[in-house]
Amino acid sequence: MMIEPELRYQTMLDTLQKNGGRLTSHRLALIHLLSVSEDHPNAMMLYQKLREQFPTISLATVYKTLTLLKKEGQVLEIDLHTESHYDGNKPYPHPHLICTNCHKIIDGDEIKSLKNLSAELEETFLFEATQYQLVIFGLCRECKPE
Amino acid sequence: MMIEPELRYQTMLDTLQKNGGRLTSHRLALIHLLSVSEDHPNAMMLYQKLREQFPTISLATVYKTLTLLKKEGQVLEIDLHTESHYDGNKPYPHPHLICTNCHKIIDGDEIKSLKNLSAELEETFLFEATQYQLVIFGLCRECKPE
DNA sequence: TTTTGTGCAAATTCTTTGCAGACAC
DNA sequence: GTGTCTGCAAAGAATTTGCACAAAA
Repeated sequence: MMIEPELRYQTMLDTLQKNGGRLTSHRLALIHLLSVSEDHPNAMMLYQKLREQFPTISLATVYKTLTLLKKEGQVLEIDLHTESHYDGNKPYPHPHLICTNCHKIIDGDEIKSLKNLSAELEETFLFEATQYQLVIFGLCRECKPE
Repeated sequence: MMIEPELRYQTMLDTLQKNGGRLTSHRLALIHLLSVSEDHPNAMMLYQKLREQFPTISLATVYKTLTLLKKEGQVLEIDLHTESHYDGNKPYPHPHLICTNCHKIIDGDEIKSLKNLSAELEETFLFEATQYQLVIFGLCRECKPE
């Protein structure tokens, strides 16, 4: 479930502008694409999609813009084994469920089991958690037998 | 806390041999190093350490052996942003706490908050979890102010 | 006009691969 | 002896960087 793509689009744009960034057509398109993407695309997927509308856009520009948006806290980078995927809808840390069969990436916020995690880390390990990355592999409801 | 390095050493060796792998001096040394390493080394760290004793060892051999041990379930690969670290002591999935100040990697098994995770995923998302990767960033007890 | 963004190609970094010679069994 | 392992160098893949040109403000 994606929360208000238009609001995300505006917020990303506003943040970029507020920080003195320029609103080029390529950036507008990438930000828009991020705001409506539910499938956690990687840089190549974004690049290929954008190229349909902007045949001259370069992969480097996609990366540079993603780096900028990450720094502004407007995009979450999901580190997978050899590549990164990006979430522009929920730019805050949250779990992801990855189906090992169909390779879908499902948002797993709302997980109650994690609610107490940072308090427990503080208590048990005296560890002050600021960020986390949780990727869970398995079979999604469509790929699960029966 | 590391659990019985000698046992791990023997188990890794036995598994390798059982699967028809050859016990070369380089492999013995790497497996031994993994069994006594508490600091979750990466391939380069292992390579540099091994080179003190075996100046001719190559990084490729380190990678090839790690790949083999991973396939045999004797080493856990920890995916970090641009590189992998390895755990030969606890080759099963478990959380890691990474200090953003001193870059220490702390084992975080024993976390109670996760005990119910896979049952909850099954219930809430109909997702059948088989594996996970959890990395938590923050400040360790030594680096935390006061 | 001035500063920032862009495309291109080259560079980086981690990891894998191909192959001829070396070694375990 | 035979099949596997090794080192080397080259290849791969994702990402970053340098630079001259282009475009936003």
